[in-house]
Amino acid sequence: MPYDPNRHGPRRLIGPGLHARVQALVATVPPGAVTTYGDVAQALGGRQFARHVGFALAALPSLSPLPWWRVVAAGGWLSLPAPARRRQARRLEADGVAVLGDRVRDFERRRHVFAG
DNA sequence: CGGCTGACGACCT
DNA sequence: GAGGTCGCCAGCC
Repeated sequence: MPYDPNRHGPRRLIGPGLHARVQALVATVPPGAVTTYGDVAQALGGRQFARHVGFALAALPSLSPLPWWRVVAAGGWLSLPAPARRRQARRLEADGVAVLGDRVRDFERRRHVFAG
């Protein structure tokens, strides 16, 4: 049976300004909590935008006040390339979030739930 | 204007 | 378990 992307639900377009909306959402994740690319995408209208959540964060200026380090991959894994991944882990530890290997400890408990 | 290319995730073979 | 397909934004050349 051929793969049918539409079996996962109707296409949903969320309109322009995706990056700005991603950044607005990420800004609401409090210290001590983490979220995932997929969760942010879900809050924007669909998991299919998870990839663009990553793009939006990658586009941040290096001096951005946005807490980009609180966004991790599905399952609580750190998915950044090695050098940046270490910086992310250090930032999380500064938040009081323990990182074991490449994974957030107690991920499910730390997971932030977006309102709405 | 057009092609390229990035911090993803779910499901398929 | 590894690897491919698909969704589809924004900035840069």
